[in-house]
Amino acid sequence: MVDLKSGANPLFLREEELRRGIEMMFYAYREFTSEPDRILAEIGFGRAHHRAIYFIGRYPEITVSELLGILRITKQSLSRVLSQLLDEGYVVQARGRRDQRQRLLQLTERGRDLEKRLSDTQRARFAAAYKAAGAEAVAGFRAVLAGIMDPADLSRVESLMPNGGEEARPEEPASLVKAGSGSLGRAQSKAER
Amino acid sequence: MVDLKSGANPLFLREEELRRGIEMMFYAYREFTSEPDRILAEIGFGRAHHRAIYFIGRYPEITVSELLGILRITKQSLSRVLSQLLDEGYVVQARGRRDQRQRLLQLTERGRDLEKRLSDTQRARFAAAYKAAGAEAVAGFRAVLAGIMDPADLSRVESLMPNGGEEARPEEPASLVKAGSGSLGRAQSKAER
DNA sequence: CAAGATTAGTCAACATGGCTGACGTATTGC
DNA sequence: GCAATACGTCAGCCATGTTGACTAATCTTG
Repeated sequence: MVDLKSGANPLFLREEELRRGIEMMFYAYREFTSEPDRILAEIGFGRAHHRAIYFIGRYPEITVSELLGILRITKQSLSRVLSQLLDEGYVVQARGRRDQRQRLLQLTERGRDLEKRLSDTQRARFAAAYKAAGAEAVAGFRAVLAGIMDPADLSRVESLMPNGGEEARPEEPASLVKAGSGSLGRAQSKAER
Repeated sequence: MVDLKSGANPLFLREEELRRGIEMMFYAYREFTSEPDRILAEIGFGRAHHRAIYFIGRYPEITVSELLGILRITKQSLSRVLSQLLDEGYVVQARGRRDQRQRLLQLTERGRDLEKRLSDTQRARFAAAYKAAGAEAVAGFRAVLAGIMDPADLSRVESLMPNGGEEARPEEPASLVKAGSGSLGRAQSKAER
């Protein structure tokens, strides 16, 4: 094995560098979901439940549409996990005050506990990696991820930062789901098979 | 929305920082798989096919066991995609020379074309992100990912680098699949639902 | 105020890609 | 010669994505 059609020309090195990043992304993502997956499996949930719980905890009173916009899945897919979360008392919903059609989602105490349990494992992993790599590396890490992400997602992440993130953008206060990319309801992802 | 139980205490900031990294990881991963997924869908393949093609291209003459060790899935799961790739002429296998039980996998011309088509989209995305973020950021990006990954995966990635990666480790030349973590055949992942 | 748009939910059916368990067949190595 | 290994296969389950069709409540607007 280890057959590099080598020759130390710069083009090869560049390609190799890119491949390395891509592979590391694959490996790191797998690892970073592994612990939550194990916990979820114990209680009969899956990764999709984690995502819903996570973002409901992140944005209390989020509406179903907003959540769909973040997750980019169809409402039928979300419905499956959401109704389980409701049934089993991890999430509650209340009618919107301004708009009564909306269902504002929130974690219950139980939901918050599970969210914490799941996220703590990921935070611990990140905390260790951040610490080992150093503050400057963390800034670089985020800068590269920012370049990979969909800009709509990026601005959502940044809008929650107390200070607006490194490229400070004092624009819209926070709309969670940009009307621009993807609109509502119907998702286009095809992802996460 | 945007309800941060704020107060600018350092603990809150730290947690916020970690959450931000986690979310960015989620968003970036989704984005970085989106283009290959679209291409794959056109020809009736899925993400699993991409992964197999990618690593077969990466490690020509890789054995089935080694591939299983990298992907960490069961042979039954791999078999599904691998036999399609064989049937449709993207991959060929040859008996091992030393060990005739092994099937050494390789991409055909056709497989190489598809691999390139898929990976080019990801490389372009990374190249743009790297360029925008700068060389130092790239080093930080990799340092953090290295801290998140399973060390066994990390050493595999590094063993392919012409110079061995930044933390230069002149150990084993390249075993692809460390006998340590996970052994062979049976996978334990539960991941990627 | 009536019509149309939006928000949420539901039923049904399908695909992908994980998984377990149980076997079969070469081939290797002790 | 026999056990272990490498590979493959059949069968069935589960989670989570998808489409498409349709209902009900509520808002918005002409």
